Amino acid sequence: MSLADFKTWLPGALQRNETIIFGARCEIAYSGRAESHLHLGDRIIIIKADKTLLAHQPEGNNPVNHMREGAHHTLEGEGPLLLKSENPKLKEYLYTTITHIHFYHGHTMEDGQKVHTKGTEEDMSDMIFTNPQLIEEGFKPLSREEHTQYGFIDVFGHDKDNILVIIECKRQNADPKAVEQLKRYVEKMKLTKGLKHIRGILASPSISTNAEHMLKAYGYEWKRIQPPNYLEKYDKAQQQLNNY
Amino acid sequence: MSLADFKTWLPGALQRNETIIFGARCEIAYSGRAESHLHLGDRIIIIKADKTLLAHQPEGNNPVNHMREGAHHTLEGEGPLLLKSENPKLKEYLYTTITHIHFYHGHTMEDGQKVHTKGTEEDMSDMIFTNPQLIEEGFKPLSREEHTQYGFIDVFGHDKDNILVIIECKRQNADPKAVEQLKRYVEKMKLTKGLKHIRGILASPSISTNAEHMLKAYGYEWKRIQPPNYLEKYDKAQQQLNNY
DNA sequence: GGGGAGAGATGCCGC
DNA sequence: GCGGCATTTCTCCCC
Repeated sequence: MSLADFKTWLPGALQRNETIIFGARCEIAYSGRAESHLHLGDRIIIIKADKTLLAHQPEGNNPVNHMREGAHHTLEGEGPLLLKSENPKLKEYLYTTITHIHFYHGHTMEDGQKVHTKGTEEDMSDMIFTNPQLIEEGFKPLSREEHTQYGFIDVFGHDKDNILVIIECKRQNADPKAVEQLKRYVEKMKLTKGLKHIRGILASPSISTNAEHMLKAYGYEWKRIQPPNYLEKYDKAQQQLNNY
Repeated sequence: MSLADFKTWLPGALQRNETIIFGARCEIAYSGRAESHLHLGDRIIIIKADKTLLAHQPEGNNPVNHMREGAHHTLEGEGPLLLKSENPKLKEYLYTTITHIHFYHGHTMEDGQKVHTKGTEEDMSDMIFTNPQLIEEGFKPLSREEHTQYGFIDVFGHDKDNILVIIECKRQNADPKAVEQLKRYVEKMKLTKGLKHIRGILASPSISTNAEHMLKAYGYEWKRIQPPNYLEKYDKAQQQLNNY
């Protein structure tokens, strides 16, 4: 597979909005939010139907460079090829100097599916809203995941003594930032409603040491809640982890 | 390209630690830190030399699923193929049910290069440390990017009147979270050192409206600092953006 | 080497 | 376009 073949082929594939993949020995320079440079090596480059570009090294999770949807790709030169990927709107520019093409492939792909994820923070607040006794007996939720004038609050409602309760959910270990977040909501709602007593509850499967200290210092509470729909095996591991 | 061909080919390519790429119509289920399911559609799947797996849809920046380095991949079945990708150590499991193979390719790739990036938050604190007059005349930095007992503080030092100064850097627009972060450091250091006056300074190219209000309410200051090494054109855009 | 904790970066969603 | 929040995160430090 020669550089010349590739140069002849690419423009058509781009125009047909194919999903394009090629392996190349190349050098990559990027300018935009930051600047980066990567010396010569073998990489995989993907250009998707929406003109997203991804450059991957042969190891590691993350792309070493990427351009977002809507970039414009052009090929110049003969000796080494220069692939210019430009997104003037985002002020991003990626220049790939290609010395060898290992393989290339284009295919029209169809995929209208969206991934459905379970066990998210949203699922947690849904679960609490539907099963308020998970928090405590007598808890009556009023609102869930709403942009109130006090901010975006996961769940809030009244306890059995009609005291206002604000709940912040975290699907993993709760850290000091979560406590700050809870505090911000409680303080703001106290101020706005002119109330002295509002209970703040942090709901999560576990909590970090510092977060627990802060929580106590502020006079808030913690309630252990497992995010719903976890795998059987994952649940068990979590339960063992948290049985202290 | 038949499923049978692919089934015969894949194990060898995996064993040779090739970088493997194929296009497939498939269904994907993931369990691990969360759970997800994706119905039948066309995707690109990459398995790297280190056994990282990436599954990409024909549009969008991000992989719809991924497995980290060291996963174990096996292929089962005939009709639809089942690709099992398992990482028991991380308790992650990905099952890909493949009904069609559009193309496949494997290649041994060499790339020892590392990307070099400029314009990060660390570069900013370096710059301030080296050029303290960027903050103000007479500022004397003491420490840079240290995990102090008060947390991870970007820069701290004394002003010309020998008042302690804590600086938090953000390479982009500073938001309310940045203010909370600064506040946490200042409050904690006040408490520990028994000091009444510590100045808190937020250094960033710009600041959000809410963050600025919070900053004033807390009695802290903002200093406009451009992260170093940005592109000429990017700098200009930022300056125009911030000239109000 | 594994686990925990804090901070950062990016994407998404709603206004 | 901006603000606000979540995350299959990252990294470092500690045991």
